[in-house]
Amino acid sequence: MEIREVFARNLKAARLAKGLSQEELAFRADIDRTYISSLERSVYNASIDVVDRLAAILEMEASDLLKRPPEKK
Amino acid sequence: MEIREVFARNLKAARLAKGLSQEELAFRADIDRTYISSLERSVYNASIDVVDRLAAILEMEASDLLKRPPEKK
DNA sequence: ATGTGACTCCTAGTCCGTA
DNA sequence: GTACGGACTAGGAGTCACA
Repeated sequence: MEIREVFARNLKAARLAKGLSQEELAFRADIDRTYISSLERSVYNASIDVVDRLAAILEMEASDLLKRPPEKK
Repeated sequence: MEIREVFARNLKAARLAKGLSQEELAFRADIDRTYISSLERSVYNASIDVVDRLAAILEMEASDLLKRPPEKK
């Protein structure tokens, strides 16, 4: 599983857990709405500063957004 | 503290802990040698797939390379 | 409120060299 | 073995229109 998929899932999950829309998250992180959409669809390999900015809004560590789900074998 | 500095420190520490040179790490991760050097000097915001590839060689999670050091106030 | 294509712009990332 | 520079290419950053 590619890391950007891991990030995409974690981002979406964290966003929903906060009850935020893509629009609101985008607004608060000062990132374009459609770019958030792209990230959640695993279109890009985000750079670590974008990860960090989003993590800040979601009140978590950048490292948390990259955590892989427990092994599925 | 910028996330790329956090990454730079963690990367260097992990690399030295493994007893690898920048050259060897670069070779194994299939990344340019001079780019590793740049990353350890906080020149760039690496993309998450680079972080992930390096983490794989260093036998750790990508998220571990982005962990901020405990608060210093 | 979100997905997508078609853009432009800029930096991540490569490859050469030298010290 | 590492830092650093210059010149280059690939792909991420960011916007817009439309469904």
